[in-house]
Amino acid sequence: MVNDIKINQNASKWQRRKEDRPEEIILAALDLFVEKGFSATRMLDVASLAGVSKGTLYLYFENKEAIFKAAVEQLIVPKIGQLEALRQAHQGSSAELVEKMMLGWWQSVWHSRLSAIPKLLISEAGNFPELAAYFTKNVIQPVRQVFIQVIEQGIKEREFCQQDSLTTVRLLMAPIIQAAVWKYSLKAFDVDQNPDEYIQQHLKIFLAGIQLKNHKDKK
Amino acid sequence: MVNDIKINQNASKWQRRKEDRPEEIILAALDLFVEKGFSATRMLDVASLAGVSKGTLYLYFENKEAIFKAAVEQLIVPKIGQLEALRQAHQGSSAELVEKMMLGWWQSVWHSRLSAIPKLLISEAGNFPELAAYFTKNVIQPVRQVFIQVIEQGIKEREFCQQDSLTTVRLLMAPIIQAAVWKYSLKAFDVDQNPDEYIQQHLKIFLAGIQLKNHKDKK
DNA sequence: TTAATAACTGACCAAAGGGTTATTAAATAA
DNA sequence: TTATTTAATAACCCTTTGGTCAGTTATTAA
Repeated sequence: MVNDIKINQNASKWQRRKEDRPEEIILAALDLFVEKGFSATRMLDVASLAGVSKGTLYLYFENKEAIFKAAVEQLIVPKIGQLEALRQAHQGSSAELVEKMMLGWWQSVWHSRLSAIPKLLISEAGNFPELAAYFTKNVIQPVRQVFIQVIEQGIKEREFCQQDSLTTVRLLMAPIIQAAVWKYSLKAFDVDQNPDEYIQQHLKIFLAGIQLKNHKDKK
Repeated sequence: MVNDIKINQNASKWQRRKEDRPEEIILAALDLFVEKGFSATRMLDVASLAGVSKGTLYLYFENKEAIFKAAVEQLIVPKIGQLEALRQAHQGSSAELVEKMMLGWWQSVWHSRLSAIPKLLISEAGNFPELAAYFTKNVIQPVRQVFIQVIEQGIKEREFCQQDSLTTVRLLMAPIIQAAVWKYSLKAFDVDQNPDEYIQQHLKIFLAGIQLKNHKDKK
């Protein structure tokens, strides 16, 4: 409690960088959340990785949950607009649009930190219902909505066969979400898999499966 | 610390049921693991739900992890043989067999506790690599192997188009695993979905998508 | 009936970690 | 140069909880 001698020659400490701290904290936290899960991530570790002390975290965020929420808001939500833009700009068949959107999304997400979010959310939803509700409302449902419009457009133009569009979109997304979840959970214990080949084959099967021309000759 | 008077008229306490305790503890623990995840489940809660004191848990299991392992081993592994039996007994098209196997598996798993295992495993794989390795080797891969044989049979008989069978099986399973994961994570926050309709539509799209006759007229 | 055994309990301990706050030092104003 | 403000620190507090163990009671043996 009592320090007779104050030693403080460390120049990198006590740096005041109010502007950059939030971003740095968010990125550090996200890395740890991804690696260890939300509960298992210690605030002390977040602080170390962000290069600050624990107290500093609470200077910028109310608590642990707030950091996660900020991460989602800042890194994910902006991505959603891109999908909708792609949809509106598209000329051509709905199948082509589905393919373009899925591949674009895949590429921008798969190799980034974002691909860890599904596993994270799934693991922690039970303990942090507010977080899960927020994510569902602000990410999952908007993304789904964009794809629903594409599918319904395809149905209207008799390119895809008649079907429940929400279910169809869920089935379209399932393998991709599954792959992302796998990457951060059981992948290390499983046989290897080329993700590009996987998504390609999914699109091939799926699009062939929903196209009207492959169904009209059936009962 | 000092109790002058000992009151103990409670007949249901102090019951000695050495035989039944492990099973009861496992089931109680599994319910809680599913609901809260492994880390967030308190041993005290497990004890309460199992109707014993906390100390009793440590009488039958070395620690928390041992309970988890016992639960997975005891409830899942026995199920695998059924699929292979179904395959060997089958007469008819491969598509019919795929449908029969998927629906059978679905029905026996969806409404039972077993449907919670995927979410549990995914959430805890990072913290319990041994368990994840055990499960991958003894459950996932054997199940996949059965389906791979069905797909390859279909390809050989020119019912399904030529494709990588492992990838195909992964795509076949992804929506079902996804649904099970969803059920125990984000379902509460999401719009409702009839699971039977979901699996039906998946099989319809998927089977139409892999059948040779829907591809031979393409480039 | 009494003694020995073992199933069971619950108070206790120690470690961990989320969050707080008194203090320090950099930036800025006067 | 000096005073004021505020970013940043680190020691601290306090709750939670996995795990232990001395003691209690049902069961079985003698």
